[in-house]
Amino acid sequence: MSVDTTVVKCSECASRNLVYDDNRGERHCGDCGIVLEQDIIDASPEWRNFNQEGNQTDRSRVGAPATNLLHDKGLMTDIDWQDRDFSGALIRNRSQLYRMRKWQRRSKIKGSRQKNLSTALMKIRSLCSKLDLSKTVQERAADIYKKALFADLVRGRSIDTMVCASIFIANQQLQTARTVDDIAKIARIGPKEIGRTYREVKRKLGIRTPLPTPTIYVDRFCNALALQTKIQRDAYDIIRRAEELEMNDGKSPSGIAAAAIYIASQVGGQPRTQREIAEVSNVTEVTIRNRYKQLADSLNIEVNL
DNA sequence: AAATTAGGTTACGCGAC
DNA sequence: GTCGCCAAACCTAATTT
Repeated sequence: MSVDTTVVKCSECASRNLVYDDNRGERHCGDCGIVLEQDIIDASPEWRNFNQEGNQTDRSRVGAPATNLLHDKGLMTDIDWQDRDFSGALIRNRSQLYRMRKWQRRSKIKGSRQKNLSTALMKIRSLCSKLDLSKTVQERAADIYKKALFADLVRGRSIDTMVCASIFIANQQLQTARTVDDIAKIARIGPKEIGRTYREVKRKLGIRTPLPTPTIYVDRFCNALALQTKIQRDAYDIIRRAEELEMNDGKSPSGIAAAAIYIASQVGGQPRTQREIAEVSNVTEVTIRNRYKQLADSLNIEVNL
């Protein structure tokens, strides 16, 4: 396995301050936080296996993959309370067994952290599935929660709030276009509290996230509006041209995305009303109007109604 | 459905309280 | 933890085209 070392500077901000994270197997920019390389660690199946049947088509490794979503990464084996081995015979060296249990206790229930972690991970799993978020996002959220927990940031805060904050930050990093409100609504937690918490976590842990761009919303909105991929491409194009003219700074990315989709849908012969787009994008019709007028104006696009 | 208008509300980081 | 800072961007709501 070889590590690709061709990437030497950030594609976004041209910084050379690249950070290699061994745990995640990825390289990201130390300045803007964008992930440049992923899956550097090779988790693919072994080239061949060595079982008795000589089965050469099954190249899988043994056992479930290691995951952040279980508090012991799914790799821990329990030691039974009985002083017997698997066949039921008494084990003679009881003191040794005692020592083994002691170590297991220490590693498993260190204070209350592991317990806290396992309940938090359950909540992350259930919330993420309700939010239609991929395994990748779940793993990242779990990772962030764990770091926050060991940095003592959960003390005096509810697990739920911290879970939401972790999920939101994971979203930002992986550009999955969910808002604090989306999460707050499903978790039934105040959005302000989540906002306050996720900001503190980011600051204390030194987590940086890529700047949000309108493009990350296009996919989701177009799907929700049942628009053809041609319309979607047109919307991307409009956003790209707007970015070249530096028109997007300070505006809400979802508003730009909504406006671009509106224009593309009208011009492309698959019209959607401002009302419909406002619905799926969580942006008002007024904002869509303002944005789309400005966009159509600057880009010389005719939108006839 | 879309446009217009007017007026109230938010988000941001940071320091002071 | 909250307040205040501030302007622009955003929102709500009513009304008109």
